[in-house]
Amino acid sequence: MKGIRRLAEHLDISIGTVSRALNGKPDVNEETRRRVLEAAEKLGYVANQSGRALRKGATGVIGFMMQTGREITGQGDTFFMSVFDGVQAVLAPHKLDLVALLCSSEEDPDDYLKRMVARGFADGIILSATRRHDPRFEFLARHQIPFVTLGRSLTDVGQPWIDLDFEGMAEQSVERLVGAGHREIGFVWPHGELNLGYVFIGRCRQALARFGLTLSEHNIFRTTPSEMGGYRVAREIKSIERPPTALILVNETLVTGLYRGLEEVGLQPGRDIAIIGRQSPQARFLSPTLTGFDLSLRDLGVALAEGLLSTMPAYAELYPKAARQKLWPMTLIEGESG
Amino acid sequence: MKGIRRLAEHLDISIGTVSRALNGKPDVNEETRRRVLEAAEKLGYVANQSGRALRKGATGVIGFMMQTGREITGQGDTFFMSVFDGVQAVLAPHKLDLVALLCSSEEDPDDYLKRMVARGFADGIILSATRRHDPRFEFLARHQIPFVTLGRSLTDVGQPWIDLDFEGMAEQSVERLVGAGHREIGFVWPHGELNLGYVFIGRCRQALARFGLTLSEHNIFRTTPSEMGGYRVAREIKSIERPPTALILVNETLVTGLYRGLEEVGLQPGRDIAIIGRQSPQARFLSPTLTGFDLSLRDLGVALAEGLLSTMPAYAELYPKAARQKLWPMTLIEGESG
DNA sequence: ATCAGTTCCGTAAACGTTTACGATCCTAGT
DNA sequence: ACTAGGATCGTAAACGTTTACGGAACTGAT
Repeated sequence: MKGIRRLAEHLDISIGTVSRALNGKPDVNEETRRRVLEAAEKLGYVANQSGRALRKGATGVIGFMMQTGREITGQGDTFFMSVFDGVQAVLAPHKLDLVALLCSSEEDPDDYLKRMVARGFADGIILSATRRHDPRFEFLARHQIPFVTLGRSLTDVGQPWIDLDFEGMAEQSVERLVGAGHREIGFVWPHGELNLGYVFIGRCRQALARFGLTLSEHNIFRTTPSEMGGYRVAREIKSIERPPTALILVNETLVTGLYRGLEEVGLQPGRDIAIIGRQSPQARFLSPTLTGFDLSLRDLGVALAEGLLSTMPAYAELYPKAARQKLWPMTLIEGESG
Repeated sequence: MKGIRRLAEHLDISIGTVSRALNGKPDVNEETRRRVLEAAEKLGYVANQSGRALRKGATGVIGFMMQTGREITGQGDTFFMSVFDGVQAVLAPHKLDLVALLCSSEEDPDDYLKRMVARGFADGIILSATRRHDPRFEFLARHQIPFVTLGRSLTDVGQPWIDLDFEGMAEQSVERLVGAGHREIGFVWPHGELNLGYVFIGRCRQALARFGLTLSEHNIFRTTPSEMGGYRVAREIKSIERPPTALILVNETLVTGLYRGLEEVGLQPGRDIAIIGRQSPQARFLSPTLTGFDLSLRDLGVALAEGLLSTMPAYAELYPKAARQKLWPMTLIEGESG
């Protein structure tokens, strides 16, 4: 005898009452409820996931989809860990659990998501690493799966999203560097298909134009979003004839490799070349200190979770629909590098 | 009409046959099977997770438990991302999916695991961040949940485990440093309760003893497993009267902060103080280059998955039981720091 | 023509839970 | 004493699958 049946037998009441007691339904004697709760605690009973989900049509699980391997999203060491913490802070009171849906680097992310959705694995999905054209958006919308994205896409379907304010970062960076006299500014573009690269470069172009400058192709450095990617950029800079005098990094992981590469070719950040990047736990201890944009990852996680819940019928009234699509502000922390 | 019923109706055959066709059972006409598979593909049918799990008593999910927030394990995202990739390579052929069970920093990890197990969330569990005394081991063993651990514990219950060879690292580091003339060696201990700290320090003590040296308490630097933790160690070293001439870091995340801290107090790794640590994507670009231990994370993931499958009745015969408890070798990569 | 054997398929039970429904008991108002 | 209504609980159906079982149709051998 297992599960709720065991508990019911032990208490000599029906399984229906046990279930009602555990789920906080009104029509159960408070004394009985107390006994049930107590017995459940003592016997370590927890409702079986499958049975409950099958009957209720909801799993109580929120999935955060991410891709394993490396050099895909290019997020730093602890980026997601901090975001998760914020997400969970919001989900916990609703008894929702967060799990990371790990898409293998050998499986197509679109297929993977379809599989997970069709299986009915999660009640809601958080998507990251959004691509410029991302079929996952339409798929989830079509199947009416509540979801929120960390990042935008051209295939926006009106779902809530939060994206780092790369536009603001672009404007502010360009303004700062041009103001400091730089005319040849390099932009590191570490993502082939991710949407953020397009957004960032696009706005940089606009910002430069306002100063009568154009962003020439040879100042765009395409590489991989990893330490090695940054390293390669440094080597490349040394090899070209008219190297930029400043560099903007939209990605946070590149900077350690870049610093090392620059050192090897005899360029010192802040003195020989200006660097503006993104703050991170690692970047904090670079020398010379990095000038870069910082943000609160945990709060971002909180906002993501709230956005998701606002699209879930069961929780929607608790979370106002306002500001469901939001650029997440980043603040420039001045260092010695630019 | 949903699910398998829809598919059956569409094909005008019974749901039983559909299920058998999809699950590769022998007693179904090959032509029928072809039609079923085709229709399933066309209609995008995937078996519902809950229904299937409820009936089969198995979910097809492997859970990798980890704790969110930071400064707990001190492992970065990329550490696990690489391990995951190896795990998935083994699981995929068996149609097992890997998900990360994310334990919030606000929930007790032991309670969390109990909850997930009682829910029947996963068929097998991979544990990391094992503590010196880790109740999760006994709990899983008692409930006969197949599991494998990345890391050991005093509460070993005979389950397969893989742990980094901290003993080898200790021996080799001490030998190298003592051979280079160091007598006052500092050991950074960034984990309060994690087992690896005890293992490492214990073996260091032994290794020192063989040279007639003792590990005095003031040469053990306790801190948090984060960049900031490393930074604090550097400051502390400057402030004490007889600072060590060499430092061994068992953890990989500390080193960037330590480097920066040392620079601020005027100590150069490799010249003023010897450093031996762990290699990582970030460490690779430190300057002076780090002398540290490297390992293949992906292969480690492969071994973990194989260890897990060897304890699962359904797969056990495919994976030999031999070498189920294994110290994972690390190789010293010489740099300039020590 | 009969029968054994094989191939294929439909039926229905089972997995563990939630919940609509109805039954029982009690209280209080008449 | 009778009844209305509330409080509390038991019963059974339902969720979507898988699978044991049995039956039908067919094959080939006698």
